[in-house]
Amino acid sequence: MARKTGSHSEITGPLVRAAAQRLIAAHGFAAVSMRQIASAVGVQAGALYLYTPDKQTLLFNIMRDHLQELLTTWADQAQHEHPIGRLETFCKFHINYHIDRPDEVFIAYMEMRNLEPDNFAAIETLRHEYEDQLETILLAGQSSGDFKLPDSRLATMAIIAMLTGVNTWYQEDGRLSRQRVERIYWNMVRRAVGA
Amino acid sequence: MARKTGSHSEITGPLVRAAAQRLIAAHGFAAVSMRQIASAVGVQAGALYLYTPDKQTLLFNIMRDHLQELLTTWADQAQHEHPIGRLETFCKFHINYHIDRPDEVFIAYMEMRNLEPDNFAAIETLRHEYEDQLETILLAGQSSGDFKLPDSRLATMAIIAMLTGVNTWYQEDGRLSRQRVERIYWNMVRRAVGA
DNA sequence: GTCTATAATCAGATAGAC
DNA sequence: GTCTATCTGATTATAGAC
Repeated sequence: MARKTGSHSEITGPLVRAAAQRLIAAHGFAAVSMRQIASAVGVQAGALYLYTPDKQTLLFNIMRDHLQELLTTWADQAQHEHPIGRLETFCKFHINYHIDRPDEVFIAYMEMRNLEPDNFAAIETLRHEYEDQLETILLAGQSSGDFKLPDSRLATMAIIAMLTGVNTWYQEDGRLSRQRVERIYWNMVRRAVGA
Repeated sequence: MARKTGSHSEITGPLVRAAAQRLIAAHGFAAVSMRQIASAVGVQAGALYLYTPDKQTLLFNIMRDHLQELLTTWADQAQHEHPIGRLETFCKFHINYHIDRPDEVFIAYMEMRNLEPDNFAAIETLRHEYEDQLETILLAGQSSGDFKLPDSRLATMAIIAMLTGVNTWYQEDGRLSRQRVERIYWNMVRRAVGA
């Protein structure tokens, strides 16, 4: 193999991230070696260290960036005034956002245990912030009388688990269209919260 | 350390399984070494190979036994005649069974990707059998007019995801009692299926 | 049944050539 | 910016002593 020359940092950097995301989602962080990532990018293992100080930071950045983008994207969409409308928007947003980013979502859920303590705490805080977005909606609906829920925190966890589960079975060209999936999930959530 | 003598196969075998379960649930299959498992049991790494032909089989047996016991335990409880009663029994069974076996459940969901192809297929079949147990209930309730669901397969996946999610937050001495958790989840499921 | 020792391989990360 | 070469240490699994 001929040696590569010239500057590619603006190309290779994103490629490293993309390859790491794909491989870690498929095989797990601990099961993927730096050599595998390098091979997928088309460079040698040593070259990866130009783009990340170490393997742990690579994982942490993938998870942090995913959750931060999730939060900012939701912040842009959370405009509805009424609890029912806001809950519907949240359901459809959550489903679409997760369907579109299966690898990031999978990693953010599955690789918590491979984070070092400080990184773990930071990611847990971001995830908690997102859960609070839904709980705030449920509490507002409770106050307004739109929802009937004995425990808003349990309902928050139940709804997020239900919606995120879409990634375990949904396929883009499958039996159900994206719009149909959105609508069915929303109907189940709507009924579950007593709206 | 003095060398151990005498026969302990009936003691050590289950200890190996138990240690492997605990460690794999905590750190992930790929991240746990045979030496760590051996150390947790109190033997040397080489001795583990008296109880498993290799690391892969150890994982497979943990997952297979968990799912087989899940299926047989449910088969013993599935007595209710009416769809609503059967669904209630299923919800409470699923929640309790999962709360009681967090490690096995976690491994069965998270370590699919570390199974070799044949083992993966076998575990997937068992998981599918369990999902079919719930779908059968939903289809019966649909036919009898007790449930109103646009898609029974989606509802099956949604309900299982929602109920299994209890393991991500439930704590035995937490704010909510087990009976209360069972009842709240059942109420959300009952409303979600339109009963 | 368990140990020690070892084979063969692979890991993450770094140094220095180009 | 990337490569090659290398360091250091860990990995699964086996062989043979006891």
